[in-house]
Amino acid sequence: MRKYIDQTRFLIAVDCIVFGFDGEHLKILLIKRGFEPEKDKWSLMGGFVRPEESLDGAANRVLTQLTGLEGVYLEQIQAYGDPLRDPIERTLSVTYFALIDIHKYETQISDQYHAEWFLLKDAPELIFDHGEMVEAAKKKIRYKAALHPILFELLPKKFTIPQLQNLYEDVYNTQIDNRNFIRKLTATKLLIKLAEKDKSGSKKGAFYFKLDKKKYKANFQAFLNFIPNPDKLLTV
Amino acid sequence: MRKYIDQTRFLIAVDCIVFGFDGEHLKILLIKRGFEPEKDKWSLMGGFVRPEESLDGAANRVLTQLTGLEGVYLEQIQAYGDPLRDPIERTLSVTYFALIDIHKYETQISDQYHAEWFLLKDAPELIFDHGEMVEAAKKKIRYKAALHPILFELLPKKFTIPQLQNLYEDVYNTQIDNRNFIRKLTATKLLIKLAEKDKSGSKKGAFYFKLDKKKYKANFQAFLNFIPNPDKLLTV
DNA sequence: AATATTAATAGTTGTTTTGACATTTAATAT
DNA sequence: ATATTAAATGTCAAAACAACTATTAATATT
Repeated sequence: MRKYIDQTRFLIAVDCIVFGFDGEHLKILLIKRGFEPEKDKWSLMGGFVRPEESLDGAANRVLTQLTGLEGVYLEQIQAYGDPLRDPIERTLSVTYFALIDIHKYETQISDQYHAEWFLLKDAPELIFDHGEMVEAAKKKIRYKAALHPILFELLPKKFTIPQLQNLYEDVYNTQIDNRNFIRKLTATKLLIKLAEKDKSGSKKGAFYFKLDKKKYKANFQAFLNFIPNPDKLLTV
Repeated sequence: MRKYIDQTRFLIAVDCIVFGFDGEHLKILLIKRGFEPEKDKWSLMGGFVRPEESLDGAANRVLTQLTGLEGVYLEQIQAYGDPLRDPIERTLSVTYFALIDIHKYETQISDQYHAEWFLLKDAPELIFDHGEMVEAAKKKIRYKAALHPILFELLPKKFTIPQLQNLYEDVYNTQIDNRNFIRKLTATKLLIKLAEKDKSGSKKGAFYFKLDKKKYKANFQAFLNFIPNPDKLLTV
């Protein structure tokens, strides 16, 4: 199957930036690298692409290995191709970010990889260019979440408004007025209020909500600015 | 330099989606493929990544080969990794879009590649998954241009407001009210009015403008929506 | 029974942004 | 002098927005 002659072939890897949310803060899942070089240093979860799998396939495989989860929200970020980025051998890495419900993860076991959740703020130094990759991933979810409702992917099926607001506040490192927040939220019509309350966080308790999946999928597009009515246009 | 054992290596290519603007419509630069398979079919300009160059380096090299231009606006879009996307041999392709001033190009010669500008609307069918790549590139520039002033990269140093408006109208396939357009444009403070006029398009002539480069670079970030004052936040 | 705590709601206000809309002006050709 | 053509300009009302005050709800603590 080698038919293009005189060309060099390279290793191709995928690396996953896995985000979770504990109700208070954004977290990232890291593993202790199990082999040399940089053995026992913290690293993203990754793996080499195999001959018969696509990039998305490889990313999903790696993620399932690490978390036991399937059907996770996963999105390609970009390819890193500096010739020297891996000191052992030139390897192209395609990064993905994953948004998972951290509670689903906790029931899984992955001691095998020495995986650990870190607060995004005080994550340890990472091998190779993984630190740079994480920075790019943070930028990307900020960018995307400002226009699309992806952050719901980090929450459990049932969640409360204060949780959701904490999430937005943590992602954007800001304080949000909760009346204005609720007003905008209501306008999206994406939430369905449940009868049940979460009483763990307060005496009064906060009502649980769930996503209206249909509207979530239908309204995943959003509006933009320079252009009048850009939301109409972007879906074209 | 092969040290990761038992792993498969792959060809890596870059493919460039080159956009230009003729004053009326968005155009795309395509080439006639010079070798089998699919010889003489229309294709994106691409090339294999060499051992010592980065992805960006490869994309720039390919682009310079095709256009003679250097320092062009070039941005990575995404990696395509379907195992069967190239029938000859599995090849990963990393796509880039380029925005060039079509007039700078026209002085160049690239008969060697049988390159040709096509109106985006009636571009021919392309080989492999290149058609899909072009669609993704169109989406990406629409998305990005709604938030960032990248479309200026398509214009010559001196340009007129009607040209600029044509460009936006063509990219978004819409009509824009020209008073509102100018108002928003003025608000960006990105333009500097010149004394000279372009009289080719009308009797009255339209004033030329140029970009305020400093402000262009400084204000490349933009605003978003769900979050109050998101422009402040995104630059953090 | 009073108090403290967090969630939830109502709604006001002033500002900014938006979309819709029609006329005048400048340069040239006739 | 007049006609022609595209460029340039201003106003208004509605909507969206951020900032803010006040109150009610439900419970646990004392």
